Amino acid sequence: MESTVTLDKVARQAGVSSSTVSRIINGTANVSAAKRENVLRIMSELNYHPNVLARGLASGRTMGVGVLTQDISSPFYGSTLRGIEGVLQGTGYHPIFISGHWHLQEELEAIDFLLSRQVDGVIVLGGGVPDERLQEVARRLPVVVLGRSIPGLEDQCLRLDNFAGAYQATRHLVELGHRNIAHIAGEPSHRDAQDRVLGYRAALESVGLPFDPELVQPGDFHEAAGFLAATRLVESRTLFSAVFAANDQMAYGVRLALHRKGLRVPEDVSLVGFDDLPGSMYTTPPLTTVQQPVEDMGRAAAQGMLRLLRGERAEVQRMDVRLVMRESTVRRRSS
Amino acid sequence: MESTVTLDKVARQAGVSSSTVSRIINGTANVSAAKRENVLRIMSELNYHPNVLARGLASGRTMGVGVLTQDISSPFYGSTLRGIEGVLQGTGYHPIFISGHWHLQEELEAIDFLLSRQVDGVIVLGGGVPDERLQEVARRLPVVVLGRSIPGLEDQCLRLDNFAGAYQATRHLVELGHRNIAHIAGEPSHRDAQDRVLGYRAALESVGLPFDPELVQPGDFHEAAGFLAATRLVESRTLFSAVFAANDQMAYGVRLALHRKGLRVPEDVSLVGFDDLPGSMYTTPPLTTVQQPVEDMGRAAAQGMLRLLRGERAEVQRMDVRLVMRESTVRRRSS
DNA sequence: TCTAAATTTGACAGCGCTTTCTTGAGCGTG
DNA sequence: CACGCTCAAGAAAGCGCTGTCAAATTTAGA
Repeated sequence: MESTVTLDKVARQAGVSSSTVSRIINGTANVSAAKRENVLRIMSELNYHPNVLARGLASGRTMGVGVLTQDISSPFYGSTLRGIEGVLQGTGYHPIFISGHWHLQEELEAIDFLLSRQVDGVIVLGGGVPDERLQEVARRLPVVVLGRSIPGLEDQCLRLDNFAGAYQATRHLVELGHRNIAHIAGEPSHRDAQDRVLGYRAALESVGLPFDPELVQPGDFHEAAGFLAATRLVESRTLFSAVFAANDQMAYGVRLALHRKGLRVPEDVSLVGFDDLPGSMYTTPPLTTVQQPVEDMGRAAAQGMLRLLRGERAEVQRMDVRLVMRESTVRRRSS
Repeated sequence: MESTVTLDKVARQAGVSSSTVSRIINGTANVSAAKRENVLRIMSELNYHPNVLARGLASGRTMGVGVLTQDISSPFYGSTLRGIEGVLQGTGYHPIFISGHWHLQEELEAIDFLLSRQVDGVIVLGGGVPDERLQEVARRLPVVVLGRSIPGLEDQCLRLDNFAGAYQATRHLVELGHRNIAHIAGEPSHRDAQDRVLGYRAALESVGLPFDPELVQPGDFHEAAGFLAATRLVESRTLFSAVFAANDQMAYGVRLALHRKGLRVPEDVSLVGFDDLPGSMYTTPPLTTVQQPVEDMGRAAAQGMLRLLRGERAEVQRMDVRLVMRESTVRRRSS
């Protein structure tokens, strides 16, 4: 264990006071050029690195932005985190990631953890932390929320138009001539999932097609659920020529189940997902899906956070989704 | 901004000294039951949360474990991070993730960042930080390294048998009767990629098959590279009936390229990947691949770290890989 | 050349907590 | 009942840094 180099040590070496060194590091005030150069030299000679804890304790700012994600290893959140990381890079602020695993208790603890770590701001990615708690937190420090809309914090919430996305996806299938369109729903407790069902339903009704509960299968956003749902659908002999899955991961599962049952995509069944995961461009066939600008969302959130940290308004706007047509959907065979 | 609740405030409220409160929180010494109860009550009444910075500054321990990953959004590292998270959960230690993006400069800065944040230990996932730097860091605090072997720190390095994995994958293809087996290599600068080429080559030679440089295509571990490589292979009219891709992501790209060229997997071409990403079970067809126990590796690394933090030896052992046979490989048609 | 104003620099008090050292009870013993 | 001992509890000194305030120095003005 090498003895740590402190600011005082640097100051003593340079023959100046520690305040002066601090001022040089932070650019808080003018320091004569000669002294500055000398101190900088000594700092690098000694390989000095400021102690972030001490700095945070003394100044009240830690330059850390807490990011509460649900699952650090999910392909979906991954890109968003990357976007946040990218924007924060070089601003002096650093993200501190922590996951809640879609588990309320964990999420609440995660928030406490971030607060006790004295982060300067918090970005919350979805999840189930009660609105009240977030409002409380927002009273203490800058907060940006993704995928939810918190009363009183609308300006700091980045929502995605799930309804419109689902509507577009379903409309697309309708326009290709499909009449029996199944939907694999997402985790029922997620607002996103609910909105997607609504969009699906609205699209059907917009063209006078009936909403058939038989065609809507429950799911939970994971591959296995898509697989199971599609299997059930086929085995129950329900008639369908297209499937709209509430996310890409479930669409992958659907794809495999259909393959197992000897049904081809898109020749026999058209398939649409939601999310446009990085891998969806490389599935066979490449998946038609609703693109969420996930990385952009991360970027937008981080930019909003930076604005808040500067004392400005967050001004994050609603992000639009768009349908990416690839090769998993075709016009319904007129058979 | 609500005024923060400090330990002193709790102490004053409870009519005891701050030392006593500290002792109660940390269990550092005996405190009369009556006082303890009272203080605990007040703590929860006031909703007190210790300031981690102050604590770290005073005690020298921050209960943070730095995790240097390369890409927080990569499906591969994701599971490993999850494993680390899982083990640390409940131990009082918390992971602090930071990514180096396969970029030396960023990696070095990331290490400095972690050190300046006074983490109690560092887990390094691959990457290119020079051995010397890691040795230096290891002199100051506990270090565990994944996917590399650092001289002098062997006991704290978790290596994967890439060679054996590639060997098994290739052998499997050979045993299915394939003679012209292409290999899509990974990023040439990665040790892992090099070892996989070596394993591939060794397997060929073990059965007297020639190593044909034409059959080895360069890649970089991303889907697009696999796509391009396979396209080149087909268009150059090189003869091959099987492909071993250095990772699953590239295998996905290969799969799509073959599909585009009208070649079926596995009927026309057998395909093997490496990594067993979560999605590989759900590709069509499900991918035969070399399974890395990625989450286990994360767990093992974290456990080793905990041991080091307790002053014991890390004792992380080499992890084994195994071939998972699924449906992308079949016996070569005798045509 | 002398004084007032502007500017650089240093001393020092915290930030919220831990930890060592000390004090002061409470207790058993002869 | 005086003695020493144990152990709970408080006082106080930092941890490494920032930021305020005052002193020292320089600069400008007359």
